[in-house]
Amino acid sequence: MKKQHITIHDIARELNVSASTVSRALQNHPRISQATKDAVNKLARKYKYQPNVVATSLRSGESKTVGIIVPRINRNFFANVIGGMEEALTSSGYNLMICQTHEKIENEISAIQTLINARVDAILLSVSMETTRDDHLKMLMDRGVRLLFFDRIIESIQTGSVTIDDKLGAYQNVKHLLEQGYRRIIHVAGADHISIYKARKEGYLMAMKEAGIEVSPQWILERPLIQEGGCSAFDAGMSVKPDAFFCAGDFAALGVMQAALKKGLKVPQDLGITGFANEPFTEFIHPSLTTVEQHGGEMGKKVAEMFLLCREIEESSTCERIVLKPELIVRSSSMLNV
Amino acid sequence: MKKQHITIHDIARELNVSASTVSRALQNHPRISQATKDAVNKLARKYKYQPNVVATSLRSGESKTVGIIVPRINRNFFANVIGGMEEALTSSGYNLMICQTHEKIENEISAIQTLINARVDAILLSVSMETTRDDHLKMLMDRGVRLLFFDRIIESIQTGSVTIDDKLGAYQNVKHLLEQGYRRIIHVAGADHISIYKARKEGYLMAMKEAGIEVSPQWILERPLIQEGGCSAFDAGMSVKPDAFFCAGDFAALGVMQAALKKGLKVPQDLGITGFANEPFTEFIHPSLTTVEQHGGEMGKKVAEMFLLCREIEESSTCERIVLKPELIVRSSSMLNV
DNA sequence: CTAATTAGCGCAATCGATTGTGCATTTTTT
DNA sequence: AAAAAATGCACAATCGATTGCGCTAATTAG
Repeated sequence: MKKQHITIHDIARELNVSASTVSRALQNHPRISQATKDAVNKLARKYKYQPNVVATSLRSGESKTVGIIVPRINRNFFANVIGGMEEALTSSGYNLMICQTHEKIENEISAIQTLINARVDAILLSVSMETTRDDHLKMLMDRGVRLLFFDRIIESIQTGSVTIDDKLGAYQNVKHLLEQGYRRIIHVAGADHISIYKARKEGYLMAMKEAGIEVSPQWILERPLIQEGGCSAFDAGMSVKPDAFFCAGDFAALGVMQAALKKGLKVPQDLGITGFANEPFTEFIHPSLTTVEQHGGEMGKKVAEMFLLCREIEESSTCERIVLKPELIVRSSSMLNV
Repeated sequence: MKKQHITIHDIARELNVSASTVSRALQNHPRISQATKDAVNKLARKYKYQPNVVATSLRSGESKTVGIIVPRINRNFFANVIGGMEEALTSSGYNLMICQTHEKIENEISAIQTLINARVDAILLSVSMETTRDDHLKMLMDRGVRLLFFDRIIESIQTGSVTIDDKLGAYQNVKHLLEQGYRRIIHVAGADHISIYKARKEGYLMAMKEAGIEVSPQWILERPLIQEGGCSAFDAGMSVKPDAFFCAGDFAALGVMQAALKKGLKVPQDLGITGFANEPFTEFIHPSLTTVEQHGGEMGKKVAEMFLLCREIEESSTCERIVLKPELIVRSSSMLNV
């Protein structure tokens, strides 16, 4: 009992014209008489004609779909990014096809394959933690699929990207700690091969150097940026008698905080703690967590707009590398002076 | 300099056979000689041939794509649902096309239109807050597009769905409060025309009735389920001297808690508070919030599997209504007796 | 040794929209 | 009035994969 989708052929048959005439009439082609146009449009409205985008895609080679690959969509930041992309893309008639890698390069590769098969017009990618190789990305570029990075980039691939200035964010964060009087600041870092974590470490080092504080290697603890990682970093770090922790991720900061409170330490009096990402919970925990807002929505919008622009120019070399400014959000966990 | 996608015609040309032979060889058709099959497969591997799914979709009428419409993807619950769907669908060769409504029926309608145009094989929908009409959904069914609901359903549409037993969740939640000794329990409710909020209210009423407590209409406060709604409900509710708040959403519970703490009330001693949804922050706030876990991932997986099943049977009437059991998560905000 | 199978493959249509080309009319120009 | 231009539309190819039908050659049966 399915009502079939109606096609230009259905309209053509009913009006005793050819399908090409219908097609041109709908496009307001000058070589079609007004009378025919009117008749076609009337019928199209009557039957609620909607062009079959699959057919259009096949012919044009453009799918009007953009593939998006993120580590996981249930991370607040990425969900915001996707929201921003959607805003920019749907208003230009594009659909989004979203894939998650769960931080596994294997999933990243298969997602890319899937999106290539779906003939997406571009892939917007934030690489997984495991992504150290780049051959699958090179293959993508060779195939002529437009690739743009956001948040996490692979340096060896020459293409447009939108990131935030992680180094600046970390620098501001640590500088704030220093201004509050903290000196012995431990950095709970993420995996060093991920560009963003590397940049955050550099920002930390820059702020410390500027303050004339020597950073012993023991002050930098690379951990998975989750609660357990934070706990572990706290346990390992307390031996050097730190007075603050700057964590490259909010969940790790949460872990540090929970471990510290359990030990009876007062935050921020005995220990200052800051994070990175402005996860929603950071505002609600006690004490609330100082962190860095990354403006995910704006980032998503910017990459999407970059694609819409690059699309015209066809010169992928024109795609630039946009770097957004992060925003330090100061809260209780690091506020000594009121 | 784009390397073009290679097609069966490219392979056919190189082997001096027809495209149909290549197609059949790849499908292991019995009427093709083993020698030809081997040659075709070898070349296909060599060139990493991948069938153009757009062309396949056009011919088969199936897009191998499932449309998903959620209020917003940056809500933890929905992100989990989508995660579950992805798991089930990608392993069966389906892609997901995700749209957000931002709780606006206008966006819901345009999302449906978009997905119809993309010729998705099914639409998995959680309706927006504003969705009280159902004509756009009826239109969808008339068009023969498979529609399945998850979490939020529209009763008037006869189709499969996966929801959780919101009434039971609310009942367990309130019963727990009663067991802790709370009596004058206020319910911060969501919009009554949304099935889930209605069910939660019913669960509340059931538990209260069972305990022999009469619920005055003033005890039920319909509010937007966000922090401000919670604040407002607290202000309005305190006049009836409640000893607990059961909120239909975690953010509203957070609002109540913040307002209560600001007034100097002790939670849970002076006021018990419970929420619904098990948002990530509920575990980390102080005191941690008693709430109800909805198992979003499982829900997503179940709807997806329901689609995969319905797909075979073609009888949409066989699609059932699955109701999952919620899980009460008891935390500090309601724990009087330790 | 002829007739009936069957193996192996090509042709052409199909899915729906688009577009270059061409062919009639009609209109305009000289 | 004859030539040129413009109008209005149809035909057929195209995008890539699939499939019913049919054709040829090889094989088997009778």
